[in-house]
Amino acid sequence: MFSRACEYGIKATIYIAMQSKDARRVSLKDIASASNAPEAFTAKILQILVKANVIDSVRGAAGGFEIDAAKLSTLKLSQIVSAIDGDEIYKGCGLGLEACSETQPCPVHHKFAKIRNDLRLMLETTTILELAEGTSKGETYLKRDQML
Amino acid sequence: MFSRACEYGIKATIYIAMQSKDARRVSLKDIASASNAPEAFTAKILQILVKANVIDSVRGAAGGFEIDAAKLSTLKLSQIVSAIDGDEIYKGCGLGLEACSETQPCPVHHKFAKIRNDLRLMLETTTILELAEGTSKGETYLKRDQML
DNA sequence: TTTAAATCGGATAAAACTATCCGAAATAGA
DNA sequence: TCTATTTCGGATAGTTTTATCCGATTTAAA
Repeated sequence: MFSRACEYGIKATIYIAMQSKDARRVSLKDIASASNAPEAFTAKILQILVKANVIDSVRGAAGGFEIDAAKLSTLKLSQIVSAIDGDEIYKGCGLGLEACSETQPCPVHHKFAKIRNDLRLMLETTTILELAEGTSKGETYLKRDQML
Repeated sequence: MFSRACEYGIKATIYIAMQSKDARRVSLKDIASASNAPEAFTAKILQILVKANVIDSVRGAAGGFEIDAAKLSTLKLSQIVSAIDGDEIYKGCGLGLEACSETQPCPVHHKFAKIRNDLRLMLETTTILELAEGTSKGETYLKRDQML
């Protein structure tokens, strides 16, 4: 459904949120380890998210990544997805037609309409904070061996 | 949502179905042209669908592709998708976790459950025949300039 | 039997995505 | 000021996906 880059980006942002709500700044190394993702690739994705103003970064010793409180309280899953994968998944035609629309629909247009809209709604209403809290509580997991 | 190969595969199958319900066999060239897809790439995808027994092929002069009546009456969208893209889209974790499950869910597991299930249900109940009939009636379009 | 039309199959190229490496720049703290 | 730590940015591989090319095979019809 999402690119691997987007999956890493979502996991990374959730982990940063988990720490940021307790005012802890985290390093790339911690993020990659906590989300079981390759470090160098994760670094690239974090840069995208910093530029998209989804997360914040501090350079230098004792630097790292964080999400400021104001942002954290409103940050939605959709912001990460569209920063990394774009909004093709919401808005694009199921068969990739350029001109697909209500008045000139592709064969699967109406079949997909509800699903795409549900997906869009879910992404736009789900907050990173609620996902982070679920993981903090031990209800959900960012990687397999978190249980061990 | 789907790979480009899968999009081409769906469009191609719908076009073949449109002709097969009137007992017309169609060539690769016609299929690629009607679905506005690259011919050589479409050929590869048609081979996958033939091997998966989704469509039928006849070699030699006056050959081409078709879907036999029995198959056409039961063929579902899901059969094309799983033949080309596999079933990752139904079964895979939204964050790509190997071990994601009801008892050990990833942070977005429950958020995705309904959407994924709706998608699966839609793909498994939508028939190629109904999509082909919509296009035959001029209600839906396989490519942009079909209107002209 | 020859020819033309068509699918089939393997090889290859091009593009996108995933991943790694390394030096530059910034910064806190000794 | 020096050093260690960290993000930033560009270059570069590796892998998968997308796409093309071309010869082999099959078959209907002349």
